[in-house]
Amino acid sequence: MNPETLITLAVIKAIKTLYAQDIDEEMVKLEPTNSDFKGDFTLLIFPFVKISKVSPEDTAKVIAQQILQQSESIADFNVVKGFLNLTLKTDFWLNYLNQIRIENYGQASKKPKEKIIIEYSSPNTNKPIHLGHIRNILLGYSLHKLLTYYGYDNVKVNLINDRGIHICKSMYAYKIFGNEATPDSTGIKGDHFVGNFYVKFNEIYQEEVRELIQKGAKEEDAKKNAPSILAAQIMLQKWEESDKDTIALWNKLNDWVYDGFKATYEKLGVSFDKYYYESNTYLLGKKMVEEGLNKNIFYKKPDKSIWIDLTADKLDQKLVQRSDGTSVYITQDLGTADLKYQEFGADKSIIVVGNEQDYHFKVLFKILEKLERPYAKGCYHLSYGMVDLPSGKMKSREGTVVDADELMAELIEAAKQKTDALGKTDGMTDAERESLHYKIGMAALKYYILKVDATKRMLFNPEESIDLQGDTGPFIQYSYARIKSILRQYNGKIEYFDTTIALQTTELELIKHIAHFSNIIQKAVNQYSPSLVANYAYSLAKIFNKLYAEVSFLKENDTKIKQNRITLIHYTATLLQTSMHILGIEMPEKM
RNA sequence: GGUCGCGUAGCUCAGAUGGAUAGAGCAUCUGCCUUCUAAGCAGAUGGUCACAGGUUCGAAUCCUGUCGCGAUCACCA
Repeated sequence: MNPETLITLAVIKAIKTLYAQDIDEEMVKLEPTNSDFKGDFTLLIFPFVKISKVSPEDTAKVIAQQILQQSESIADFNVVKGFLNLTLKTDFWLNYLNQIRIENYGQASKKPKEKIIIEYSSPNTNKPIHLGHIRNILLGYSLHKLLTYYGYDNVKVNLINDRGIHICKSMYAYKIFGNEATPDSTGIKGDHFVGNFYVKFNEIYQEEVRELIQKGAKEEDAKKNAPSILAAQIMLQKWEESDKDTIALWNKLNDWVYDGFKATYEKLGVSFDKYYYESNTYLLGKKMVEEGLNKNIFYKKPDKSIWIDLTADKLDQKLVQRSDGTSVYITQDLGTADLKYQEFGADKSIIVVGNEQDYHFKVLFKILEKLERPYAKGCYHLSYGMVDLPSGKMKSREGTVVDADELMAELIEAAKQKTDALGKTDGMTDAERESLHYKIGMAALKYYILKVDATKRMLFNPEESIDLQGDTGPFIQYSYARIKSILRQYNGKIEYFDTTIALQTTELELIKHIAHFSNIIQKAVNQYSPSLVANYAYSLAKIFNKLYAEVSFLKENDTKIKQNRITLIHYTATLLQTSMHILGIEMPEKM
């Protein structure tokens, strides 16, 4: 039984014995005792004062004595104001850790029945992946790892936005300036290759707009009538008409982009079980629009555009299909939602998208509800905050985005510089060295991003992200490597804890923190929050390092103490490994 | 303007369902390597939790208002 449950039950029983009252579990407010006070858990007494009708202090004392009589696991207590601090016996903690299996500690005791689908990354095919996408990708992947660890069946999917005016812009620019060049012929990674043409398009487009304005056109008209944008629009029409050459060009460019994305995903260490393409889902979306029209959920305006009125739900009127019959963003999302459900029948559908689209998803889910989709209630928008740079907001138009491939390369290079400078890689083979640099660089990046609460806007400071000290991924890796080094040199077996041994303060602190892990996992799962796991790993590593400075492991003469310490750090290493694995971070055995 | 979100140390962030004297890291300063990995440890400095009210035994946390910042309100995605 875990300590919280043990105490909670003891309190309920004590109240029953003392006051003949059955109380709800909710009333037992238990929290870890503040480090300034003696004790493991603190029971808040205020809720019981009404029952006892005496002062909080007296109530606490009476309850404490009753608990002490009932339970063999409680060693001691003290009362401060309305707080009852309870101390558990050390052998309780050691027995508890002996009972759990650390390799799967925190997992659901019964496999959850719910099936979950996670949609993340979901890029446009006109430009390479950048820092903002990285947050999305790391969150989605980590969520998958977290839910999988806990026991959920889940699938991860990527919805590629492969159609629309944006890709036509790249296609047009390629047609004009491409000269049959290819990523292979130029040595440029596919997504960057196509992205360059998108940039090129915008350059000539801006140029044309300037010229038109100089010739006296209004800005608005100039933007509409620039030759290049008109050409791109014609391409889009041709695409919708399935024009053979246009489709061929579209396929060619998209394939290059997919090659590029694939390389970036691999470097990031993430994967997908299934890809969806909006070019396949938008037609299904249009069918749903028809359905909604028939059911009078949508209505048609005289210009033939189709809308839904959500003002009764405190939202606006929303366009779901253009007057020319083509689909918009939300049309495609409707189709994708149906398709995902048809294929996976998931109870819960999590969509990882930035919070600038909060409104879009409110509308989307509301429409699904109105269309009486059985899965509507299970839809969840995991909304994360923007990533800012010290220079301000990232803007692709102003070229201030941080490219994912470049960023990873820089961080790995920085890891290499620092690691080699410390002489950590002496005696390693080139392959080992390279692997270590990669692991450290990626840990720095992933941890830096995932440690921040996903819902909050965050600042990405490139200089800070390559730090290897303090609250960083490499610090946790280092702590792990330290433990692994000891365990390699220890030639005995890792047994169980000897429960007869007295413990040092920091040892007990570490034990309590290990026991706390299952609560963290539970909470992280409930809140879809990998950052909780990241923060846990950091605090665990910190306590270990404190212990490392205080006591010896291999040099301890008392075999029982030594056995307990070795077992303890073995548990610690396992949880560090598990936590970081959930974040998608690899751990080096040496560093 | 309407709607949604945010505001905690110089900077970046933690602060479960309200709880004790609000915590870390970075930066600055002081110590600690002949001993299991110093990418470490110990310590110091640093706070009107944006502001003002309210709710109550108790508020960074809940409510109201004010100020500041951001997002969104497209026949873009």
